[in-house]
Parts: sequence; C-alpha cells; structure tokens
Amino acid sequence: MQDFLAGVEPFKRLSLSERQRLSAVSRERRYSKGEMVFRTGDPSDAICIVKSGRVHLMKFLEGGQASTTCVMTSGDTFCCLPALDQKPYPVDAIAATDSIVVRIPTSSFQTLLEKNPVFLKDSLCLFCDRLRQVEHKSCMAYDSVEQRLAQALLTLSKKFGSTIPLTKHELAELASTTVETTIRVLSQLKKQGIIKSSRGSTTIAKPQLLEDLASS
Amino acid sequence: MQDFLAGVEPFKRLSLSERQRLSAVSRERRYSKGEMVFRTGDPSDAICIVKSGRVHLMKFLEGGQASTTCVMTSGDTFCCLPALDQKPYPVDAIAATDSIVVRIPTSSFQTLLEKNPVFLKDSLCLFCDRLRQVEHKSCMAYDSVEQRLAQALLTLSKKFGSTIPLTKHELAELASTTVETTIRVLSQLKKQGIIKSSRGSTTIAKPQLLEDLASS
DNA sequence: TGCCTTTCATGATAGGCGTCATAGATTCCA
DNA sequence: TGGAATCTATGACGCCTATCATGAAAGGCA
Repeated sequence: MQDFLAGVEPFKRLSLSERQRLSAVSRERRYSKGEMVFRTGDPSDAICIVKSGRVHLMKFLEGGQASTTCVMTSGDTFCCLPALDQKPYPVDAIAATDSIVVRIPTSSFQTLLEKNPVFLKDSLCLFCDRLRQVEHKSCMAYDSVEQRLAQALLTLSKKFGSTIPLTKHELAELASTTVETTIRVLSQLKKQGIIKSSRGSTTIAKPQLLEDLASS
Repeated sequence: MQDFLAGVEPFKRLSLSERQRLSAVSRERRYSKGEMVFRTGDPSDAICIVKSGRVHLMKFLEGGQASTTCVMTSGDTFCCLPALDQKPYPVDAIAATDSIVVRIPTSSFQTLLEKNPVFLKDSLCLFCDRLRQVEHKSCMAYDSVEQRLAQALLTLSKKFGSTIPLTKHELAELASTTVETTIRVLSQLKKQGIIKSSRGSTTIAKPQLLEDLASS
C-alpha cells in the first residue's frame, strides 16, 4: 500500500518510513455502486483516498435535486477538511461505481501535519488547488446549461481523456440541471459534430469548439 | 499597525515581535471607489487585508456580466492563494467604497509560513473556512433568484448585521442576476414584510422567513 | 441652482429550461 | 428467458428570468 500512497497527493514527499507507518494504520474498504462513503455530519474519523472506481462528492437539495461538486477517481484525496479543523463537512460522498477507498485515520493525519512541515505545506497546496477549482465554478449561475455542460465535459476530460464514462444523468448532476435538458443540449452538440454520444459515455470530438462554447 | 494585525486572521497568534516585523514591511494604500485593487493575472507581490471600506472579489464574464464571489470588509484577508503556491489568482478585486488596504509582501508571508508552524496551521484553517464557504455556493445554479438573494442577504447579515449597506446592483452581482430581477424579487419580499428596502441599503426584518426561503 | 449620474422602479416581450408524459433501447437479474 | 430497471430520447406546456424600454427620485458636482 505504501507504493500506492507514493503516487498520491499530499503523501508523495513523505519518507518511506512515514508512508509505511501510515499504511500500517490505514484500511481499505470496498463500496458498491450507490453506497454512501461519507455522509454530511458524519464524525470524520478518517480521510479518504480513492484507490479504484469513482466517488462523487454531492449535495442534496430540499427539492430532491442532487448536485455533484466533484468527481474523485484513483489517487484523489477527499474528506481532509474536517480532519484539519474539526468542523463538519457539508457534503455527501457516494460511490458512483463499485469502488475501493483507502481510509487513513484522522489522528495519524493530524500527527503528520504537526510533525512534518513539508507535508503541511503540500497539504496546503492541495487545498489551494481545490479552492481555485471551486471558485472557478462560483459564477456558474450566470451560465447557460450549454456552457455549464461544456465546462463539465472539459474538466472531466482532464481526468478521463476525450471519452468520458458518465451517464447523461451524472452529467446533469454535474451541471446542476435535469437529465432531459442535458440530453437535449448534448443532442445539439452531437448534431454539430462537437461530441459523440453513446450509452454511458460521451466523447469530445472537437475540444476547441467546446471550449469556445464554454467561455462564450 | 501591529495592533490592527492582532485582530486579523491568520495573524492573531503571532508574537508581538513577529507582528512588529511584519508591520515594518507592510504598506497601507488607499483606493477610491471603483478602483482595482487586484487584477486577474497580476503578479502577486503582496497579500491584502482590508483595513477600512469594502472590497469585492469579482469575476467578469465574456458577456459583460459581473459576478461578485466575496465581499471583504475590515479585517478580511485576501489574495493569499497566489502567495502560497505561486499560481495565478483568477479574480479581480475592486474597491466597492473608498477603502484602505494593508499590503504585506509575499516574501515576508512565505518566510513566516516556513518558520512558524502555528502560523501555517492558522492559515490552513482560514483556507478551510473559505473552501467551505465557496463549496456551499456550488449548487447555486439550481436555486431560483429568490433563493440566491435570500442566501446572499443572510450571509451579508453576518458581516453587517440586519441592515446591509449594498445597492440593489451590488446584490444582483452577488446573486448572479440582473438589477431588474433583483428589484422585482426584493419588492415582493418587501410587500411580505420580510425585508425593508431603501436607497443603498436593505434591512432584514424577519430573518426566520428569509432562511425558510433560502433553503426551500 | 441646474445638469448629470446613479439608483430604484415597472411594463412588455421572448427565450431558456424545468416539469410531466410517453416510449424505444439496453442492461441487469431472478 | 422474461420482466424490471436504467438509460436515452422527444414532445407539449408553462413559469422564471433576461432583455429592452421608459421614467421617477435622489444625490453629486460644476
């Protein structure tokens, strides 16, 4: 397992012995598709790293709508926030596919933060990235669904490459819209040759045109 | 000036001598209403603290719309992000009123981060708060203008109390909508007795009802 | 004081998008 | 293998909200 951690932020720059100690106290856990990995208000006894599969960070609104804020795949760390400041983390994490998640006890994480300034700095940088990402989406309410979907697809393509293995429903949750509208908009993009679409996946055919749409 | 820093996160827990050294290298600068304090892509030679006045963190979209992501008032620190990871900060900061801003050189900030683990930890906590705030807004696109305005007013009331000294135009930018719609929605809330409204300010009369609206 | 800008306000109109209904195509699973 | 569930797709309808236009009231400035 320390091999796995060697490729994961913010653990990359830990010493071998530190990683080994961390591995010794960590636990792997399997989640089936649809299972909750973390629930709003849970006591945060561990920080989580996706080892395989796909986990979505989501918000559920009172109206019943679901909004996905972040798609986590192999090597992505989440639920660090409450481990740092002991405050609740207001999101739900759900396994979007069968997944394996590595759980590192909060206490071990905190010990490392206190003892290892380099680790603290790397954690800080990881947060800066996350903050930048989220702030980037903060003016989303102004954008049309087409723009929001274009942005979502482009963001996802950094993770998955040009073919994005998400259903239309999952894309809808990322763009904070409905399945029907998502399908309609993507159909238009398909007609224009900008994307290809099939059951359970969408392929970006013309990234440049999609970027134009995203920022227009 | 070290007295001022003593009340500002993340500087509160610095020693007196550390604050004095920081004060010695800091500079105060006045900005007139409408002036740019920080521009997207600026080299980040300093982190900023509002000493008096009001500074808005904004995004300008290609369509010409402006969206305010954050309202900073006395004691609020901003532009820390690029000082931490040397990456660009994709927002514009504009003085919404005549303002005084304290500028601390990035290099001094970085030195402190490296030498003082407590300061690093406090900075980290400050970021956690910011991240939580921004993530909270991430499903905004689902909400109606009424909900977004209600949320904006409630957030602002934590800073300003029940009377919020912003124009309808500024509220519109916070809710990512137009002035006209803002005025129409607020007129309705006024008729229902939930708020009072006058030139340049809005007063929350019934916070509970507003919260119900915000989360419905 | 008078002009000009800003703020607030209201109406008409059109388009975007949510909602509801229907249905074919795939996949899953008992 | 057959039925249920999921995914994709399309149409009709109506509301929300952006846009454009107009105008009154308040404040700033010469």
